[in-house]
Amino acid sequence: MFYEELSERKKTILKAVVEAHIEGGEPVGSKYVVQNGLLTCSSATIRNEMAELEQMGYLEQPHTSAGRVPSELGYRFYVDMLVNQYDTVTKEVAQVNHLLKSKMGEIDQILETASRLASKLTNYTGIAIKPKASSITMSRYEVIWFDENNFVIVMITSHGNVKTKKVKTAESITQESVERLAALLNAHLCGISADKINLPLIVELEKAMGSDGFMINAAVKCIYDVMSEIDGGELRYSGINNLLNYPEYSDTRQLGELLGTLEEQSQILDLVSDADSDNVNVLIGSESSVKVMNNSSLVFKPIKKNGRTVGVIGVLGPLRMDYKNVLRTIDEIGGSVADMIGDDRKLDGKVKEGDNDGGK
Amino acid sequence: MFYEELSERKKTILKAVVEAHIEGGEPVGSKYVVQNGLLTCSSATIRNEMAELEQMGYLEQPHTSAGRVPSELGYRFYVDMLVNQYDTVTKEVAQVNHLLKSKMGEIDQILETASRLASKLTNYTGIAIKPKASSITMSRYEVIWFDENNFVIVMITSHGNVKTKKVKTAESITQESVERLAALLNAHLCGISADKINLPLIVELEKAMGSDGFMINAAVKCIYDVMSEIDGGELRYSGINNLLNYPEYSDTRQLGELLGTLEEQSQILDLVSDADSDNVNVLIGSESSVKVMNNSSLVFKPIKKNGRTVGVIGVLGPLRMDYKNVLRTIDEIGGSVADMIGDDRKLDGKVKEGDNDGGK
DNA sequence: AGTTAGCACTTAAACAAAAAGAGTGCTAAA
DNA sequence: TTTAGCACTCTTTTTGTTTAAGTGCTAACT
Repeated sequence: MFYEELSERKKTILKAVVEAHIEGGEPVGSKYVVQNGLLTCSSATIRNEMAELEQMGYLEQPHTSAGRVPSELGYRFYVDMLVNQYDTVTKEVAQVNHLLKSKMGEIDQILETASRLASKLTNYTGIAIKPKASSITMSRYEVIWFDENNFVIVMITSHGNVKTKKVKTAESITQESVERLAALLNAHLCGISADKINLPLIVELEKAMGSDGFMINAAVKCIYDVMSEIDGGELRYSGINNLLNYPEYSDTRQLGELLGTLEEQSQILDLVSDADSDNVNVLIGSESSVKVMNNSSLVFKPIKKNGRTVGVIGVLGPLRMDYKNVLRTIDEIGGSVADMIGDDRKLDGKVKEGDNDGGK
Repeated sequence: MFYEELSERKKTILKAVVEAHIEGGEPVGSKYVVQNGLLTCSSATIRNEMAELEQMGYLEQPHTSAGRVPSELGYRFYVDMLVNQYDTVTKEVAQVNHLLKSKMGEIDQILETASRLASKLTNYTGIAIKPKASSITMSRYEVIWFDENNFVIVMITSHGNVKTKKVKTAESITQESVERLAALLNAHLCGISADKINLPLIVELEKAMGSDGFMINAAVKCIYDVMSEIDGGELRYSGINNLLNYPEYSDTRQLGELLGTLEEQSQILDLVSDADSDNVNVLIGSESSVKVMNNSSLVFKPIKKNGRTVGVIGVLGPLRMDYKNVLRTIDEIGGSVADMIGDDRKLDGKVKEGDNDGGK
């Protein structure tokens, strides 16, 4: 999208209005803009320009005789302008890295910490998302004898993650039966997706296990569970209380709906699943298909690991969020997180940030 | 605590006031009480009694010429009266069990589902807590060769939970070295708590591993991490948006503080760690040490498994929450959850609800 | 002595009218 | 093309008034 249509002065005015509104939250009038410096003309001129900007759809007027407020298009112009030039002032980066490093752990944990951090640095609501994995398979199984009535299945996924599950059996089991089970699972259940696990297959496996066939049912069910569970996708958020500081959320109805949507998860999950470039994405208000977001914007960045999107971190806030700051912050945090989980090649003899993916 | 001081009529009035206030949310006047049936005297009499109840501290007046509102003591009386007699009308139990069973999985997941359920059934905010485990040890280790630069440690805790962690090494490893590592860990690191793992011990282990000593450092660090991580304690909540329906939270400041406390976690965690009977606990307003709770009540029940508290589920809501309903609901859900995770003896050949404890 | 009816009093909430303020659109002059 | 000025519009704030609810108290009643 190009904005050639806008004269240089209009751009300046629009930018001034957006920033003033972000700052103060209230409609901004012609007088304020001219006082702000930058422009060397009178308020009347500004008024004329603003009237035109309104007609073009960049500004809105809550009512006659109120100042102007940026429309969604206005915000869009603003952030598009920003992304080309936003300055990577790396002053809080130290803090970012410190906080993240001190909390290294499973990927879930990193994402959650990142979300917290995003919230803290921006004063909006931070979100962290583990996207739905389209289709996952197991690349290897290990089975551990736990006690006479329990065994543990260790599954290594095609993405190299490790999942475990304890399985309880009705009849007692032996070390030997456990080994046979492992061999069987490795022989028949590697590399196939959840929907390929059907009854005939199970029956066949049961037969192969002979008198220990009872182990199969439980084991397969549990493998199936894990496969679908990983598929799930998950959304964490933190710092909702931050939103309460912004008057646009003082209407409890709107806030309630937003919170509801957040808890539903699915909608937001779909939202970020759609748009994934490698960069920071900005969804402004009704640009997203989620109704409830009409009053809010979402800034997020996918986290890639070996080219695969393993997570999304971002920030949710009012339409008039401080995009300049937020864009920078999310980009930085995203970078740090990617650094932490992405470098599969950098070996240092230290514990690697767990790929354990631990259940939920 | 005994309430002999209260005449039968005072009790009736108090109960009527509490229930009317819970129902409507507004101060209740003498007239309303008498209209409500139950009492066969005039409003003037009620007024006298209410004045006395106020002096005794059971009721409060927002201002002269408003009706009365229960004080915290008033609520306390009410719930204490309730617990002796609340009727276990088991009508939604079916739903409870159904929902819980359909979502069986790790204990974390069960707790989260339970929290959601609690929220849905009560229309308040549901909470689920995994308490801090005081001191944990490992009872057995298994080590799995992953690839040349990675191995997986499977740890079985003293509580019978399973944790795994993938460890990356600088130098390449063999199947044989992995087996030696397992033997070593089992020989030296079973049954000892995190603080017993010190440098001399590590050095000794390194020596024992010979040329594969580099594996020790990473492995031990990771074991240590898991031990302390489990210790963490965790709080999940759901249905905060429910709170917005209650006028007491329309003051965004109060709501914000409450949300902040919820996200802090530590305070609530301490709170429920303190009081643990086997039954439903009720913390009314400032009875709890958390300042922010002045306006809210917390109803919760510990979940025990083999005598050990493995979780807490509960509900957070306004002072005037519908205790009758909530008490019953939490008791039921608590019971169902306990059934699901508690019966280590009931064998049925099905997958047991995972004890995996999956990391965060 | 306990209960009731009646009434004066208090206070918050609801309503209405008026005043203030902010900002625009438009016209006419520079 | 810009600017100054002014009338107009609409919201917000203020102020005053009314209404309604509910109490406390006194005096009569059982």
